[in-house]
Amino acid sequence: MTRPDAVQPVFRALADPTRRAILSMLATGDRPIGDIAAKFEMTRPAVAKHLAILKEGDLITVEAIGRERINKLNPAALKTAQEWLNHFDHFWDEKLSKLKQAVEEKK
Amino acid sequence: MTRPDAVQPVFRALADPTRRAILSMLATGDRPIGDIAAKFEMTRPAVAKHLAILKEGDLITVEAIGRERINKLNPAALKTAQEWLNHFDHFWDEKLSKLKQAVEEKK
DNA sequence: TTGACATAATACCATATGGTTTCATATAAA
DNA sequence: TTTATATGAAACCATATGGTATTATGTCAA
Repeated sequence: MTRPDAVQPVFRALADPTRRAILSMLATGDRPIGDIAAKFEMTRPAVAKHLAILKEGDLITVEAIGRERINKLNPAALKTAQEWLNHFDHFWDEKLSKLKQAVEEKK
Repeated sequence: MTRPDAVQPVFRALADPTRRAILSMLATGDRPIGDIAAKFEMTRPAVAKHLAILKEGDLITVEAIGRERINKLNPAALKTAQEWLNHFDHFWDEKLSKLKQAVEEKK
């Protein structure tokens, strides 16, 4: 089960296009911040801030190896967002079946 | 197919807890802004701004009936976010199968 | 047609956000 | 033990964001 207060940092992290791009990048392989920053038109500290926000949402984890810090995607945290969105599918299905029911009764 | 540039206004809209609560509220039924504002500890203009951002993400639609403007959930727009998240499931599945394959070959 | 009601629009404010530059620290290599 | 490399940390800045109060507009009802 996903705690409701865990949703906020996840959606907050997903709201920025740079952060979503970082997640996509990490989906293809673990990378240190230097590699990531090289792909974007912004300075390393800017990328570091984005990584910090991704960490707060538990969307990535960091492993220190020597002087490098490898950033890894944590796909489990994405489930938090997926589950929240799935609730609407249920609501929607219910609405449709009620609508269907109403139509049936009119017949 | 979801245009890539359609993702941003959706995730932006989902990033705020008030807006997510409004979506949940609208999932249970269409409502005018007055009804919505009454449920939150903030002024109507504040709620109006949130509704405007939800509209920008196409997450809600508005239908004017007399002097009321009924806000309705548009669940189709949520698919935009769901699909983006689903990409990671695919990446993840691939990674697992490659890992499995590597293990098999070592045996 | 006047009054009440539901909402939109505008102007304004404090803080959060996304970015920068500069400086500090820890590890690897010469 | 220097020197170079990979990163973190701090101070700062412009703009976006989430909120307010106030004013304007359109529609229903007496």
